[in-house]
Amino acid sequence: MHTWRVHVSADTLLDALRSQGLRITAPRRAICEVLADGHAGHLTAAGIVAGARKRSAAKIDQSTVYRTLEVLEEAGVLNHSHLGHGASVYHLSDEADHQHLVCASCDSTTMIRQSELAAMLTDITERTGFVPDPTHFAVSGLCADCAASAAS
Amino acid sequence: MHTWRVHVSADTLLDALRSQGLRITAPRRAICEVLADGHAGHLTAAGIVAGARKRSAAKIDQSTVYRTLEVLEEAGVLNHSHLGHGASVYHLSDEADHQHLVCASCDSTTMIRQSELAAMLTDITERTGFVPDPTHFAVSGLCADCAASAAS
DNA sequence: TTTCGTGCAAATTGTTTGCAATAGA
DNA sequence: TCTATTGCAAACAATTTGCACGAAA
Repeated sequence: MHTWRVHVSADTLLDALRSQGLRITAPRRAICEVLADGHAGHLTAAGIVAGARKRSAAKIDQSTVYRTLEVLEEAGVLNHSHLGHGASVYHLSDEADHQHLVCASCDSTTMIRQSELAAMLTDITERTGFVPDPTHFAVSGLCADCAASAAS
Repeated sequence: MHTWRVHVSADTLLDALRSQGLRITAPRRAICEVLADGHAGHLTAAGIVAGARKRSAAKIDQSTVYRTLEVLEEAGVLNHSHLGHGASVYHLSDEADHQHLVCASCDSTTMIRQSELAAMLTDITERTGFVPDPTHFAVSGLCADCAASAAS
């Protein structure tokens, strides 16, 4: 039996805000729709601003987007990762169980399931007591292709 | 028999520049001295600017520091890591064989030898072909103390 | 009707760049 | 000499903040 990832809807995200006693507004609705959109993948703040503006007649400022992303993170339904020197990327907590592998050479991003890193995580904790959250930062390195060309 | 880490001197760094056909200047000398200083640890660009200015009569601009750090990285004697939202930290390649574990709660930094992560690195490469450079990014999480208080 | 949330503009932080003047090799 | 390197100032990118107005609950 397969387990299907339940697609988080905008309403689920809005409910998370409601349950914190926060208000539902047009900008927040648009932002949650962008995040819930399956095609979203890894969105930057700028991309979310653009998407939200496209989806709503209301004027939506980037500061509003950043503030909304912040409350969504506090509500526990959103995370962001640092992939490199540039902007952070945001993804639903639901989709956050992977580590980003960013190629230092070609900038491509590979993903690896967090569960596949379980051994490493346990290892770090055993040695140091530190409990890692590996999704928050990318791992830099060379992707398979670039590693191959570097070897030649 | 123990192996002692040979302390890299400013001259070693300057030699790396010389060997690239680059010129030795007062600012570069001061910057290399700051980097070679054992107390340096993990320096930010701002810290290096401050240290270099203290050590040299010459006016040293931050742009010069950034440019010098860049050539030192190109020369292979320096690396930088992203520890979080803030500034990057720089360390000699010599001292770069560790991964930073940054606590999301108290911001403390734990270090782990790269060699102790060998299993994880091999694992990632076997699964994906991706060859990680784990020193470039921090791992976020909770340090032992914060993990303990979070559990209670 | 009262806070909460917003748009706007400006400030911040970290880093990079254009350029004319300067100083290594 | 002759070009690499510099200081300066300004540009830049990502994000944050102060504030008075407007709108959810």
